[in-house]
Amino acid sequence: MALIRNSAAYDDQVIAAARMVFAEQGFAAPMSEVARRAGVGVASVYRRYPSKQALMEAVRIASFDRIIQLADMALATRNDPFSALATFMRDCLEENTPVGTVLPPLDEGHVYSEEFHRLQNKMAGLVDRLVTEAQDAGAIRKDVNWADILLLFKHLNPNLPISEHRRAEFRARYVSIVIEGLRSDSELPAPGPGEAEWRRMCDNRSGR
Amino acid sequence: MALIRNSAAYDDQVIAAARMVFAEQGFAAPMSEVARRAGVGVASVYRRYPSKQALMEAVRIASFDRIIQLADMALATRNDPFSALATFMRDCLEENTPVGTVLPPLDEGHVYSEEFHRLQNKMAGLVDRLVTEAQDAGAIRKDVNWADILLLFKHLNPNLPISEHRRAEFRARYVSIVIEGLRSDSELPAPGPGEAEWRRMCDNRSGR
DNA sequence: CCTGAGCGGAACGGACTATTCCGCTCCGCG
DNA sequence: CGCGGAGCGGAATAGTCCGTTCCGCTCAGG
Repeated sequence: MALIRNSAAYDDQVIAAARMVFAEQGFAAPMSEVARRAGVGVASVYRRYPSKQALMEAVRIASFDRIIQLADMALATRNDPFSALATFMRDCLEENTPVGTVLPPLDEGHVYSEEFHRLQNKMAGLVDRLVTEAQDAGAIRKDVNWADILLLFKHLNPNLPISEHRRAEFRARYVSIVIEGLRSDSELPAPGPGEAEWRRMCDNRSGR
Repeated sequence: MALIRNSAAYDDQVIAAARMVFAEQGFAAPMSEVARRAGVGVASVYRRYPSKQALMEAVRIASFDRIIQLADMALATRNDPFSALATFMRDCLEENTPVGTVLPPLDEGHVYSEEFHRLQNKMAGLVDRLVTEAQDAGAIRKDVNWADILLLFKHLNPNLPISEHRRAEFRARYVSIVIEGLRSDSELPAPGPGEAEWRRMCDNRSGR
């Protein structure tokens, strides 16, 4: 309810709301929902971002930013390269916000900003470092790369309608990874879903 | 183009098309697209399935059927329980059709048929057997269950907008599994995505 | 050559949403 | 203490999209 009136704080509020909404419902979510979540009127969103496309790009940029932050943090823990990577992955997936890679591309005609590409590259570079260092330490298999990691997010993270070329092909890789992961005897962080849990998700009245 | 005229073959054709279309685009895909893919008119789809809901339930049932088939096949290979499970998982994820569990629930009010529940239970039972046997053989970690496997499909498989309660919580489990999978040194089945590949997927003009 | 069952696709009606417009609120200044 | 206008929320607009229905055509069977 606090009126913010012409403040830059509006930006953060709107972007944060947009990240949440888009993460949950995909880019198809209506602007009005973003506005509602941000606690502002639709017009205020438009006042700052001239179109939905613009807002979506801003959200993607914010996501890149966040991933870069997380990668930096993970890299900063100068001990075990494997746990650095693991931490990074866990952190990313824990955010209930779409990390950049997870988002579907914008409309065909859209031209991304400089900023967008700069951050995208920076992000890729950092993830590459995390992966490479873990590989050099002999901690993880050599046949995955940074793009794999980012794509894995896409698969593990939310639920956006993404339908890209050759997805099936890559999926084969990830299934293998998952299957190998099933062999480990390390303990899992949360109790698994029960029958009832699953039924609720599959059958009816899922979480909305 | 072959005219089928009043034949039951229509059913298979329509269901197959619907499975493909819904797998690729989610339940939001228009009926006209299903019809087009099936090579028939919209009216013909409606002639057989009185509403979109009905078609969607039929598709789900067909998916359960298929999963059951695959589980049966995997179970039939009477050797290694681990590779039975692995085979099953690979098989399921290879289908470019939504396996039943992957599909989002139908509209709140929908009442599922007997058939639906019967097959759903049968499927769960089989997957449980696959998992349990692999666990008894000491091949995979004890702290996963059949629901985990089915949920994993949901995450690894296509792209439908699903937004269920507590998904984040379970995701933590799957991230751990994936991370453990990364440690293995077994070879991956396909070459990973390259920079260009990833950029295409993330930036623009993805696969449609 | 009829005839009607069965079919494809155009057309209808409704729902939904990006974007714009407008009257109201409240801050800051005189 | 009163006025002016910047800034805001939400109603209204204009267009798109899709489920479902309707209709005229086709062709197998007699």
